[in-house]
Amino acid sequence: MSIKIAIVDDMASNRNILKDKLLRHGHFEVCLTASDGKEFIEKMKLLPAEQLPHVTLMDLEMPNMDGVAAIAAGSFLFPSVKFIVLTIFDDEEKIFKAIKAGAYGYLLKDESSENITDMLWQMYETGAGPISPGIAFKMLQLVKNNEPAVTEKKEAAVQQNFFDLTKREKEVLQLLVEGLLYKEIADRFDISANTAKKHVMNIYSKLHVNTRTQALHLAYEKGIL
Amino acid sequence: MSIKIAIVDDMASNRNILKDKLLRHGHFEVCLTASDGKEFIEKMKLLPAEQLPHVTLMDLEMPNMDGVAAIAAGSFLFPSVKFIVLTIFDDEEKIFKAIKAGAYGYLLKDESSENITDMLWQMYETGAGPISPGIAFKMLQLVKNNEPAVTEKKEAAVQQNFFDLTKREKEVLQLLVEGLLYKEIADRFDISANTAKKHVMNIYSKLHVNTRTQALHLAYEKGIL
DNA sequence: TGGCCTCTTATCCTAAAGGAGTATATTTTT
DNA sequence: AAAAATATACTCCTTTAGGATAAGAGGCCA
Repeated sequence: MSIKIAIVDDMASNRNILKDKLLRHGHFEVCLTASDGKEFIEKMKLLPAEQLPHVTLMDLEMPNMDGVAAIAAGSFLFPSVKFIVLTIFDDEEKIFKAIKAGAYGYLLKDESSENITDMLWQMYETGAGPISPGIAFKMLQLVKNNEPAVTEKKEAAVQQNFFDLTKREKEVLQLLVEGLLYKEIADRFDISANTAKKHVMNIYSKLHVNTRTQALHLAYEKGIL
Repeated sequence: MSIKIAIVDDMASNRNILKDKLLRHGHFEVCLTASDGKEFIEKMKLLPAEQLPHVTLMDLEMPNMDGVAAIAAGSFLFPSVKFIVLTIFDDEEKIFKAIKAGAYGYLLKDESSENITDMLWQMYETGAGPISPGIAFKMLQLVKNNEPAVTEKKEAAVQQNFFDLTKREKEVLQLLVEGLLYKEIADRFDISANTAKKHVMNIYSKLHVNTRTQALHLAYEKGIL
């Protein structure tokens, strides 16, 4: 049995090249092509259930209805269809939106055609959506950085007063937070340990604390750092 | 110039096979091996900066100190080192924890050795962390499902494990963060200051730090608190 | 020029933290 | 019941941190 594929791309040449490659592989069958999201949805609605594609390769930037919208609508209307993004864009914004819309995989167009057909075939064998390596790494970073509400606090305070710390004091505070001793701070700035200590004492008095840990706690809580 | 690699795995045979493969490639040099996280951190601390590995391949399930904790501590103590998970586990829980701990890539052991060395080499060329296809797809699902409900629950779980702190140690760490003295911590729990201090020393040894500020910094950075 | 701020250095002293042990009771696990 | 982990408490010792205070060098500004 062959895998039915739909191709959605506004460039006719892209559609044709891709179609050729898929057909040459032998296990794929291209059952639908469209030049934008709107056309894709309309054509899909006319297909009887048994002729629906198993997989849809979706470009992102297209006229009328872009890929993200088409995936959102398509994955709702045709839950059995797996949507794979196939695009030149690799910015986190688009990746995130596409995944949220319901994308099952995300491939970059600079993959070789062989890679693309291979990865699609592997999806059939393993069930895991195909993802280009560079995209995978950006997804890792998305997972890592999805700390909600932290960012706002930081940006808010960063632009503000910093408790009237001088430039030097801010630099010293930064190192203080990293756990350095007076001596080590002094070495970093090429000043004496006494001076480093004096700066720290001045910081304490401005923050109204009297130990490193309190200063650190305050700095983190108020988002100074 | 060759890429310096560290290998951390509790099975000697795994270490040796991997080492062989890496050396055969020609561009890699294995500068450190360890059988668990604790041994790894201790050996790393003895290395001069210019002999630190560029990349560390880290198994996850190990005695003494597991891979996630080792990555958390290691990425804190040695920010220049990229930590790549190399394991047989592919459950979302472990993937998520490892990424949060600071993993730069995530490879499965059922990749062929050629694939592993190839992907490491590609990391050197592109800068993107290597990720096995199956893992990439699970990361996609993590991104897709990161509605607060799922994410926060998992982050909560992360907070509890990480460094194998006991209940008491976590309580003490909490007060440590708030800037309390040994004496004050002792009063809160109605124990002696000596005991409070003992707990703190045990915490340091588990986090592999040796001052309050370092402990605090690590705690904040790795989301223990 | 004189006042103000920042950065710098210093000393003396006390309080607290950190390192390395030892030891014992209490849980928890096996 | 035995073994292991945890919580408790202590000592001796060294290093660091924190408080108070003084003061010179340089920039900036009215």
